[in-house]
Amino acid sequence: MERRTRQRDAIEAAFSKAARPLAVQEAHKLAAKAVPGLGIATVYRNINALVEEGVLEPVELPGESPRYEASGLAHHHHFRCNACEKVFDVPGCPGAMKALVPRGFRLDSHELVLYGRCAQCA
Amino acid sequence: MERRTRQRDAIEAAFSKAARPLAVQEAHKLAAKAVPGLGIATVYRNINALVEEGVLEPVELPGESPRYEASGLAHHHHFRCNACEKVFDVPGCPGAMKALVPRGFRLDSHELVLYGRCAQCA
DNA sequence: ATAGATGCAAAGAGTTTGCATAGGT
DNA sequence: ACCTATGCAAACTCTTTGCATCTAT
Repeated sequence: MERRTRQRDAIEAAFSKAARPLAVQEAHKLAAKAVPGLGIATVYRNINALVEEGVLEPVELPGESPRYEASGLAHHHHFRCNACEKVFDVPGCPGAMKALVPRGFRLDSHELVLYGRCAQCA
Repeated sequence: MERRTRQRDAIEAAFSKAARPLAVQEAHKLAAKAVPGLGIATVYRNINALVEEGVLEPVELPGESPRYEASGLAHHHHFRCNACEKVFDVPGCPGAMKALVPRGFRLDSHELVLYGRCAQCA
């Protein structure tokens, strides 16, 4: 079974406090404040374990390494700030995807990413 | 200045004939039919050169290595078949993106990816 | 003949894995 | 005391780069 370690707690806490998708490096940096010397491999292992357990979900953006956020959130999309490179959740969906699909194709899901400036950087 | 080599011609031809975004490996496989022994490094170098020249544009999908397609196409999005993993262009756009953007954020652009089965795999 | 392009192999960058040890239970 | 989780370093994968050779001009 899993053990409560300082490292694991710090990594989980980083995601809870951030309340937005975090990249592995971001999580490492945040968690290392609580646990100096925290190894990057430990962050990878714990994130992968948390994804296995269904606690976290990967958030993949085009051309970037994956970020992770709490799983089970309602259908939503993501906004990436082109200045600070942070990613934020965006509730809602434009819908009307089916109209775009070519004849004979079957639509199962979709991903939408918005790009611009966040409130702090605008 | 650039030279016309068999390799470069074969790589350009692969993109022209495909008429859809190709991954580096796909382009290599296709071009190698015309030029056996074609090195993967040559494919990378030529694709990067073609992007520099503005002939090709990268098409990045979440969590995948980049594909490339002819540049200068009208605003469109992409459909990825979950079975054969090919990517197709999809004309049109649902619009209504601005309604999703949080207050204070500035929207500059967006990317939409549809997932499902293509006509051949459906 | 000259200089850019190619192919191979080595170098990088990011992620994963093996192993001895630290540390939860 | 046991046995999982950690940290380090080596292994992997994908892409880029160095270098000798080839080849288009």
